[in-house]
Amino acid sequence: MLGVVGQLAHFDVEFTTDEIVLGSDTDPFTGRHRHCAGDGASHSGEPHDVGIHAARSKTQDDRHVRYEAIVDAEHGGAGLAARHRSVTAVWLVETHVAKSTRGDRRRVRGGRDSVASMDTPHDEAPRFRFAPSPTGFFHVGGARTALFNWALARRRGGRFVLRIEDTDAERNRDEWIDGIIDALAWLGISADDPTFEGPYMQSDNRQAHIDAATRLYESGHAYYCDLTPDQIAERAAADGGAGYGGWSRDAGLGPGPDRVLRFRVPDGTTVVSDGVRGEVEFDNGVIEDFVLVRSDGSPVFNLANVVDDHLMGITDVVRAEEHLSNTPKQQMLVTALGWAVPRWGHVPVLVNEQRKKLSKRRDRVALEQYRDEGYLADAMVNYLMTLGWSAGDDVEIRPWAEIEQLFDLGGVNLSPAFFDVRKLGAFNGEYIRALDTVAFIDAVDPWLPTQWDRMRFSRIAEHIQPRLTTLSEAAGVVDFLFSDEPVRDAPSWDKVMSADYAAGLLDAVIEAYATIDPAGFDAATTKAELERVMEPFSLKLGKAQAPVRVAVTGRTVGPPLFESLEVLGSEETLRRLRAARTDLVS
RNA sequence: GCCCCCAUCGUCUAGUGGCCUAGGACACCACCCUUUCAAGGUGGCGGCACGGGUUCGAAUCCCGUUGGGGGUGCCA
Repeated sequence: MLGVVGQLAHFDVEFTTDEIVLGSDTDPFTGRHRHCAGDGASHSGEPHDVGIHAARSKTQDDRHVRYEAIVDAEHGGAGLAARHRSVTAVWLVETHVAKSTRGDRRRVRGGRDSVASMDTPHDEAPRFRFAPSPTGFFHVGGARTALFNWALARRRGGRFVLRIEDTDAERNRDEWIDGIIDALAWLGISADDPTFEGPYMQSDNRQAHIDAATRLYESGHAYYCDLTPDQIAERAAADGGAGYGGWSRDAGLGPGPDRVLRFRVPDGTTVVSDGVRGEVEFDNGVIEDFVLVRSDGSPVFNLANVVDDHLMGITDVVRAEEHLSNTPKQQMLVTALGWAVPRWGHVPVLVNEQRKKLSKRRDRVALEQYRDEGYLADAMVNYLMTLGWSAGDDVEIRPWAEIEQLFDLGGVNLSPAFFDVRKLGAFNGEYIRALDTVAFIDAVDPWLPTQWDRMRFSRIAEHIQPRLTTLSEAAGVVDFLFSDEPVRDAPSWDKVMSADYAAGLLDAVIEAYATIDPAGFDAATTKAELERVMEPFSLKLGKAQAPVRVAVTGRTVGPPLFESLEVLGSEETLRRLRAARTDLVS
């Protein structure tokens, strides 16, 4: 049996020592001189004409030699197998993708372009989907999942289908739809892009869900059950605390009031083939006969999900890991319904500092909140993509166009990732600094008080740009340029103005600045004048500027002082200096 | 309880049996630059959870333990 996974495949070849000579120089695949069995060091080399890029011996004993090879898709696994047969009589070729171990997954990673593509029946353009349930805000974890799907859909020339899972409808539909569409658009997932499709509403498919349920009942895959949750709990307790336990399985009940429809879970095992985690095996015996239709006639998530995906022609389901345990149920439903099983891909969840799944109750998870605080969409997107995924190199900050080309499920990590706002902030600062000044001014604008003079702000903009982590901090940094009076920070004042030189220096500065022609009151001049008058004080510029800074801005920290003075102007600067000098006396 | 997944610096990650004395980024510390604070530059601190195997050789493969996460609904 041979399975080729994508363009590149790794697989083991086992053969007996009867067929090759141990220690020989002959490559068993090509007949050329190549590796010695057991010669693990010589695993690099030129591609071979049958498409073997590399082969290396893995283990050996006196009966078997195991080879691992990377094969070119052009020549195909089948061709290779044929070649084997022509060379020797008995070959045992097998893929590694047998169990859900990390190692197995790793071996399929070479197949970056089309994970498991030759094993699946979907030849047409892949259709991905993003299926959020409307909660009133957009979860950052959902954002990442959406981005993953978007990247995949774009690169593989497929579609990104948006479906809103609104089964428990309470709020206003249009409101959710707009919120979700807006959030996606902010991330760069535009409903106007040809890759985008939807939104569809799960609730619109209700009849199809019911029809599927009926089909399942009629075909014997589902049965009615009249037990209430309380009764189940009672029986389970009496029985030793199992679960539902299939009580009504063979009761032969028909439809009726207060009856739920349950899926008859078949015996055996269900193997979920996952593009991120390899193959995951579930023993059906541990899966209860789950409910498909509630006693009020409404379809349940697992059913609705499967039906919707089928209706929408979804070929690839990429979602958070919390759904992995549901997947065998969904796969059984798909199979019972006679539909094609999609390719699954379960990406790890995002967690908080306590390593718990990000929750809206405890954690700051609303994408909108980050947007409102002045995180740039590009920074957020870039950061989100580094959580649980890397391109395999040392680069973290890279444009979306590149990410889109590089992203693949095989590169996704298996463990939960901590959503670290500090690192997000570092990314954001990076992106803010990368903006040209005009773009920066444009970007901060929404965070500036409307009455502020934009011209005035633009004169100081380049100086605050490298100092920001978020755009919302901008106003607080330069507020002294727009207010009548600086807001005096008491600790700053006390610390700086208590210096014995403060009063004398202020006097000297006031005198010097008063003689500067207001038209020539620029950064260079004010700096030069301060440097001149501070000489008798034997101070460094850093010390000498402190009283001036506090007098004019109210604080010890802020944008470069002389540039600030220039923007503030001669008159206002002098007024503030004099006011401070006066207050210093009392 | 049962099922599933996972395990490299504090955090996000690189790592696909020898290129590993384990690399990068964030954070932290120091120094340089400097007009405060940033930014920038240089350097530093810091990790393969543990125990067994397999192998000439293990962060890497196997088993176990421990730890973490997710699921186990007439939620999605």
